[in-house]
Amino acid sequence: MSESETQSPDKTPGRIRTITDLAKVAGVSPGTVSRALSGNSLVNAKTREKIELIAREHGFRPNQMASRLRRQKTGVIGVAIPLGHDVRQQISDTFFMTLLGYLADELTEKGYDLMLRRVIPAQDEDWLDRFIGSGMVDGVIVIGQSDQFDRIEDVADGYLPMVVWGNHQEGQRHCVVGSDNRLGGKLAAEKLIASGATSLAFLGDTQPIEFAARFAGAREVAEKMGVPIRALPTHLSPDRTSKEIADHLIRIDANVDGIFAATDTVAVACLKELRNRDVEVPEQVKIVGFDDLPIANQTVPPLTTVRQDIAAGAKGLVDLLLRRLTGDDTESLVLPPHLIVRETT
Amino acid sequence: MSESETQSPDKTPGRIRTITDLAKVAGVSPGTVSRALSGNSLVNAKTREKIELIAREHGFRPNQMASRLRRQKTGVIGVAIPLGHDVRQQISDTFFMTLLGYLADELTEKGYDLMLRRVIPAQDEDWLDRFIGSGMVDGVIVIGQSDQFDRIEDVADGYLPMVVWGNHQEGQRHCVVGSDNRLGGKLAAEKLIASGATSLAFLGDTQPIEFAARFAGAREVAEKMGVPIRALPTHLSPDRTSKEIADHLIRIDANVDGIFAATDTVAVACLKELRNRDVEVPEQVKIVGFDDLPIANQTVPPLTTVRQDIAAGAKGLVDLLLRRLTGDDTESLVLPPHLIVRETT
DNA sequence: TCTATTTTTGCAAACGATTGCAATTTGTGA
DNA sequence: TCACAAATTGCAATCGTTTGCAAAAATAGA
Repeated sequence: MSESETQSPDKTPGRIRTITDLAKVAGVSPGTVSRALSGNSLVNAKTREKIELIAREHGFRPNQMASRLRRQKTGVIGVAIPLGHDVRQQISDTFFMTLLGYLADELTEKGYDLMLRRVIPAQDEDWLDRFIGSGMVDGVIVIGQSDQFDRIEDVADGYLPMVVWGNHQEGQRHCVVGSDNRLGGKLAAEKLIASGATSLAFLGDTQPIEFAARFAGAREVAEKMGVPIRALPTHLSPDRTSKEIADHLIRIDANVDGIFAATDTVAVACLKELRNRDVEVPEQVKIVGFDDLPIANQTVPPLTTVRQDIAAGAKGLVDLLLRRLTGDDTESLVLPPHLIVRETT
Repeated sequence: MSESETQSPDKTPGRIRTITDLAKVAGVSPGTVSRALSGNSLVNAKTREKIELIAREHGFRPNQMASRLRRQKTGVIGVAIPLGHDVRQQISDTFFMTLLGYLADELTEKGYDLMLRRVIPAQDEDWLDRFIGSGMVDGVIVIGQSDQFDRIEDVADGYLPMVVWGNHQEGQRHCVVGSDNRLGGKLAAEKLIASGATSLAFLGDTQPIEFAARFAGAREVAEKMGVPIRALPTHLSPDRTSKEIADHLIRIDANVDGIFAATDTVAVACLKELRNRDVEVPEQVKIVGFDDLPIANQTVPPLTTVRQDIAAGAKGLVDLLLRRLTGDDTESLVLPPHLIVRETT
């Protein structure tokens, strides 16, 4: 053996480390052991029992690396979170994290493992190709398009098993699951206006297409109803949000009586700033958020918001991906958001 | 070839799929290609350039499965989140999710991938052995001991590369990183009493050892100061918390003027219930939370709380794990929490 | 008892990359 | 120009499991 000294230090003679070791102990061939442990039916019941017993006694489990190399599939789904402009945003973003939790549940249930990778596209040109080409994953779920829409489109043509959480654009080529942000925006604006608001503002970053769509929906309704609306750019990183909102509020003062926040997080910060300035909600200013995070129900007053069904989203992502894994070229899935009326409107 | 029909359908002749394909195109041996791509110095600069060029042109990346099998290491760290009693809790638990985010950052930076697995110990006896023995990970980080303390202890003896986020017990055998919960509890109680509270209550589940330690710390201080303290068991799943807290508040009524909440999430829910009952905070009742989540700064009034340094925790977990990967039997790391005084005390 | 089947097993070739050693090429100095 | 050292490259074994095919064993049928 040419690399004998590289060998693992743990060479306890009794130790069963490979399927061949086990085969020797059981007095059969490695092939038989493999078949027995993989639940394959081509093996005598008694032989299987014996093998399983030995495996259990020695706590043996077949090496997954080897298995996966041979079978040419990994049983792992890669989940990528691209951190676009606002690097610090998503890390604490409850929405994404909750989605991730549900994804983990769904995938586990279907027998897949989840490999998480956070990428900073600005520092890593071909993060997506790298992830896909690594041979470590059977398929990829991308959480959030961020500012990577085009790169994702490029990849989508040549790589089927990929599904993306995000906004759906007419004619796009990659398969996406996400809420109908435009509709959500409409619902929000309609509610604000119906509650008596006469001048609206959208609080949030309109760069990411999800948010852009929310704003677009709201604007459509506002224009139809003859109500003015403006966008007030606001970052979503917790440390900057508050100050930016405060500045906005000072500037707009009493000119706005209906606020549509891009996310609940922004809405909560806004609520607080309004209270600091002794503005009554909803009497003087009405607010609608987006997401319906748990916190939305804990604010004072409780927040009216547009709910995204996160669990359904996760399920959709996984279902579509699994179908794509079998070769289906699936359509995108757009989920309807729902208005949850509480007490800020 | 015995399994020629099993071969990948994508057998475009020009396609470079393996290191051998690339070797053929470049007119060298596979070994040389491997060395060139792995940045190994034993290869002529010109040859390397040529190989790298071809690789780039064809978007070729070495198969990780094969590489890792051969090198006997995976470059993947497993992160397990055991979901104990309160299954639905952690999924949305901002604290754990934020920790996960930081972990992903730290690991990525050190060149490791992160494999996430959520386990329900009640349904899966030997989840930890399975994870470790899968051959898919070089090491394991367990987020939260939940009710699995003993199982983790069992495994720790035979498996070095494991680090756990949680509470440190005198004499335990597994390596843990976590806040000094007892000290945190003391800080909270001291602050409540210093602010004038004369009768304390701990709101939270005292089963998990982290929370038990927080309560124990608070009780130690309370007893020393001659202030009564009681524990009011409260679940941490968002849907149940509110109602349980409401019930508690009705029961204790005016008998308690200082509340120590097991987490900020509970504190926020509590704040809201108090407001519903028109109890003034901090005038009538003082509150201290735990964690210092972003939300703590957004409540009305802003929440006084005990901060856990999540980023430092993640860094500690990764650093210790990497040292263990090299064979070090590292000590546990206990981080000091800090009292953040805002306006609820 | 002796074929003809059906079940079980063993054999050995993959999967694709890495790496010690040996062979080859290149470069150096006399 | 030649001997010798250094730098490159090729060869082939190896990581541990899976699986098509063939051989062996068990069972059935006559």
